[in-house]
Amino acid sequence: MNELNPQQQLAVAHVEGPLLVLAGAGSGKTRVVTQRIAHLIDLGILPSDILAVTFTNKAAEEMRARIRSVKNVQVLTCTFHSLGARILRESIQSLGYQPNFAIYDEEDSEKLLKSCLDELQLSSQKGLLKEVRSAISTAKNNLQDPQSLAEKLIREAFSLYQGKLKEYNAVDFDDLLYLPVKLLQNNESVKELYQNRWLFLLIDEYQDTNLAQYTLAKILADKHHNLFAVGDPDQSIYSWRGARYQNILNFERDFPGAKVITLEQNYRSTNHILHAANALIEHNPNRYKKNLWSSLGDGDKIGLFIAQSERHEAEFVSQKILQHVAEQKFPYDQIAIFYRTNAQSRPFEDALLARKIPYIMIGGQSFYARREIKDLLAYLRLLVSSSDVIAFLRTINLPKRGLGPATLDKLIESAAQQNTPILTYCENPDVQLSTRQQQGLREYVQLIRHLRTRISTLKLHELLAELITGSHYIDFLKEDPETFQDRKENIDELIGKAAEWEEDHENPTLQAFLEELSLRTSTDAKANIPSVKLMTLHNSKGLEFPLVFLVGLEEDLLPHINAKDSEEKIEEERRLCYVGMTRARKILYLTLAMHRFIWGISRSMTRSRFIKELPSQHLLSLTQRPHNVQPSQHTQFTENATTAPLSAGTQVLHQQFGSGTILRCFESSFGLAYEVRFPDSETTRTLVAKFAKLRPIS
DNA sequence: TGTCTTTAGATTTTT
DNA sequence: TCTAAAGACA
Repeated sequence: MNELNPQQQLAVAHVEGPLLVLAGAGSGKTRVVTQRIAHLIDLGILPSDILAVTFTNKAAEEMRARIRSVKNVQVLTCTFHSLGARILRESIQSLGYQPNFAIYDEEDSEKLLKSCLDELQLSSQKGLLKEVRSAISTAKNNLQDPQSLAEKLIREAFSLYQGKLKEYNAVDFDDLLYLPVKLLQNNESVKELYQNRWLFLLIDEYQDTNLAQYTLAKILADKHHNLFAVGDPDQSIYSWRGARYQNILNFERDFPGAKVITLEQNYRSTNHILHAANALIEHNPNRYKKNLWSSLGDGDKIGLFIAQSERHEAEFVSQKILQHVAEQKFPYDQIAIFYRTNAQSRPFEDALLARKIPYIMIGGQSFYARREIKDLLAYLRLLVSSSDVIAFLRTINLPKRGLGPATLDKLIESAAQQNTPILTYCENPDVQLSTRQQQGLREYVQLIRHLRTRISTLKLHELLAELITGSHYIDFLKEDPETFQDRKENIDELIGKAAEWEEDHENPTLQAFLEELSLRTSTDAKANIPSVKLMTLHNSKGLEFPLVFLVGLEEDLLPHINAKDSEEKIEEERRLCYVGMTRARKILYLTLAMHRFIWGISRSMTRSRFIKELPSQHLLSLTQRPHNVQPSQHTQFTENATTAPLSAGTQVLHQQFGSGTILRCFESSFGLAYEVRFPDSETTRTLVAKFAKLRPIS
């Protein structure tokens, strides 16, 4: 207690009633939360009476570990989505689903929705799928039923989609919030059950709750009113997922008698960093004012570097990393690189790899999103549930069993008509099938039936191995020799992970394994060696690093081009930048590139407006004078540019690529550009006229 | 039904 | 630039 400031002490000592902690960046939120739970336990409250809800799995794991290290007790800490899954596993039957329901990820639910649009004969309209998908997601996050929607097309697609989910005994991500709320709203006894199960509720990142999450929290806390919410409106960055930072501003209205505590002392960053970040966020007009201060001294100014290209930017960052490691003995794992979009990671990976700097990407393409992994998991899903049509479709032709789209349509339709789970139906189908098809289907069903008998006797990884042998999946992978080795390694890794998971869990059921995987992003932060962390700004929330590189500070990237149509979205981009800056403890670099390849074409970029919003006294320019700059491709070639226009069909000679034919001329952001086919190397390249020095062959 | 070729869309962010 | 779906054709 003595090590806490007065506001923190107040928050830690709070026991009953609603409390909102407005916790500015770096204000010691995590400590307050863990100390407060420790305090509750000291008062004799049972750990099982406490529920802590966080925004990410990672945050949940961290909180669980912290509580265990302080008090050596198990407190339930989970994300909203896993809380939803937990409630549904126990109580979904009153909504007419079976408890062994599957959880569909984005890919699965998109496939299902597509089949719905096909059925409504709407799939020809391009772009519609995405539009309907996002409309359904928004509706669920706002707790709207299909019938309540205004637009007929969306209403029908939503109805059909939701009906099929139920028929297939599956829920999508949004259902993990939407269905529990419906359940609690419509069923008094279920509501009581959960209201009495958790007497003390803690919600982290409250500014990022959407209506469904907010409602879930409100209902759960409605009996005992012991809701401890923590958040910071300046760090609300998920409005595109339906988050309403207004929830945090309305807390006192929504929870009568609520207390509010503001934490303004920052224990993380030195003052150049903190003041610059404060100045940035001040540019958001509609903001609940607060003033973060720090007693950690001025520290270093923020380094600003303007690179010629994204490669140059990555070179700079990796060089600086080596320099700091050598001079100040920063371990690699105290260093992070943040970017706006996942696509920006590539050049950094290349540069780090080239200098043998160990790194880990957080987020991005998940291990579990790989095709071969999802294939095997789909097989496993069928062991748990016979109704999972999407998993059936995914696996039925792995390897090929001669069942094409037409036949599968018939099977699925027949099964639906007879109200029979697809797998059960396939044991005895009454659809015309060729001998080959009959045999293929029989083998498939028998494989699954056989594996089911082994679930209770085999270990998880043994079951997986038997599945792989039994289905001849390896033979299927061999059909593509180019990717075979990679995919084989991934499968071995999956088997390893399954074995490991089994060791770590007391009751390692197949269903629990699948559920955890479908709710987990890729953040397997088990790094054996200290590594530099690469992640999106969204993923950086809640973390801190002594040395931070915030890269790609360019207009159209940060703020992102898609945010430019409204001031509110720009404000959210600004908060995103603020979140990134406030992760830095000691040293912060901001970088940008003058030119960047986007969709294969080089574009000129301009510096982000957010840089201009930072007071110059906190910045130190690190950009080399032009004469020191290694000539980039662009400057080098501009010197002796030849720009005489050439027309399509002209034979041309290129210094490096040899002779070729111009296929097409068009305007790029550098002016006239050509698409040229080079027969020697069998490649087609896009070349900018003024850089590429093409000579016509006469 | 299976295979090869063409084309469109993706790159905003995540559970 | 890359991938997956659609389309063409055997």
